[in-house]
Amino acid sequence: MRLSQYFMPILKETPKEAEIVSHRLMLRAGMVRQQSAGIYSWLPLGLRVLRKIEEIVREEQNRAGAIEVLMPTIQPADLWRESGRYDDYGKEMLRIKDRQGRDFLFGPTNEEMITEIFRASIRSYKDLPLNLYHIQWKFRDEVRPRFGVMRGREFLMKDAYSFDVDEAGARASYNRMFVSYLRTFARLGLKAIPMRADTGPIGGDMSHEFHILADTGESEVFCHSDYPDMAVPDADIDFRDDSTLAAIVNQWTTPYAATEDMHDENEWGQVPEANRISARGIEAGHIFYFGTKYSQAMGARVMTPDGSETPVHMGSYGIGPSRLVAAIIEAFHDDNGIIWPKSVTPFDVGIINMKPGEKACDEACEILYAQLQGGEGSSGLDVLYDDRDQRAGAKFAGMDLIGLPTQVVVGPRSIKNGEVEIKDRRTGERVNLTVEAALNKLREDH
RNA sequence: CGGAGCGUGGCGCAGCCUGGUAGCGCACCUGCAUGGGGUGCAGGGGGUCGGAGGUUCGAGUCCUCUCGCUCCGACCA
Repeated sequence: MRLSQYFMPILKETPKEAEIVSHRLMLRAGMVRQQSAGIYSWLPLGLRVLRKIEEIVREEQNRAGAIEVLMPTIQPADLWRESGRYDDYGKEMLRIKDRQGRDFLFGPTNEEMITEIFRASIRSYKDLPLNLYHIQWKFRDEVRPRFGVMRGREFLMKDAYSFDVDEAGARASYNRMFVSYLRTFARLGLKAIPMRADTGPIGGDMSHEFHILADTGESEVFCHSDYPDMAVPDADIDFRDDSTLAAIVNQWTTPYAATEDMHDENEWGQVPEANRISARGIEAGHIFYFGTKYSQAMGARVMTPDGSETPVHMGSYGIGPSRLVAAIIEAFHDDNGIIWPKSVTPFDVGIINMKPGEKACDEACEILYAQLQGGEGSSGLDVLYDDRDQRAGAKFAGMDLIGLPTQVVVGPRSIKNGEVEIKDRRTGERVNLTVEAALNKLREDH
């Protein structure tokens, strides 16, 4: 993408409503624009990051055996009357009437609808386990939206729903999602810690919130210092191997980790003082088992091997990609701006042409730009080429602000020797290389 | 929903107390110069001062109502 032809409205000054760093940087980098309290438009740069996160989430859900569907944002109220939640959900649910005066709502979550889909088609334990997910916009009319997309009213959520014939099966499904989440967050460059969470009326030990430690987190969390360095399963993990998954989950749930709600001073006291981490956390994911709560109320039953009929056991598993954009920025930034992990960067490489119009600079840039992107059908890099006729300082500042991990600087001074400069956004290190050597290095690095 | 605060050009703000021609910085446009970390000079365009009503000869400024937004608390991916 040539910056001169792109839409990336970066701001020099910080809009005053933005309080936390991720919100400030997202506005300044032109990633989003607020349209109303807690409601945002995603501008090109922000959308690219959102899509990358979404794709990683999708790949890891698929790897774990979940199957993608897409349910609507608008749901009929009658479904929610069946489960009893139409009245229970309260003002957080945005209620809408259509032209016939029928009641609808903008979905805050999809348990009812997925249960309806399930009961319409599945009759036998032989079709289980089943895990269906979608990535769709949700609306919760929060009392107090804040912190930009971190707590918006409209937000993108991946929500998966598992169906099993009994609790043992549900536990296996739960473990698959647990491990899938470990992998997902690791791929996003984040260290997420699974914390015991409230299971509500079901009880038991099957609910975890995945928290990212950050000063701006909204929750107070307590965990063992072993967590941040624990090894995450590789991509070749076998998601059909229930016992291996159970062992991993066991390993990841043994050290102490709890949010404020579930915090137990007695157990906490048994953690050696040097190993206690008491910090703020951003809730990036939440998984739980809720048994037959909806299947019972909505008549989602299957036949068991012994010929009896039983309500299906369900769990749900949420990750918020839009919130994760902000969470990643909270975790990766410096005074100059964002520093994207390579897996989610909106562009892999930024090329800065120090002096557009000067032949040697233009030529070197065009070669780099074309070669790095590769030809049609090639899996080349995403490249942002700053070809604008603008003072160099502004270009550097802008490129740092938007946080591309690798920048290539092409200027008259070094191109005289046939060289360009490659800069690492994270370390600030710069090396001079010939155009050819630079191409090779960049291809290798990505 | 309780408490606090803010709405003046795209962004950041001053002006309001004490009513009298709507201002500054950034951004934007034109020209010249400049070119290795938010460039200099000169010229220029853009604002129903959130909205409605009122007081007044006259309202950005005073009064009433209203809408929007932000922050702090209780709730949530």
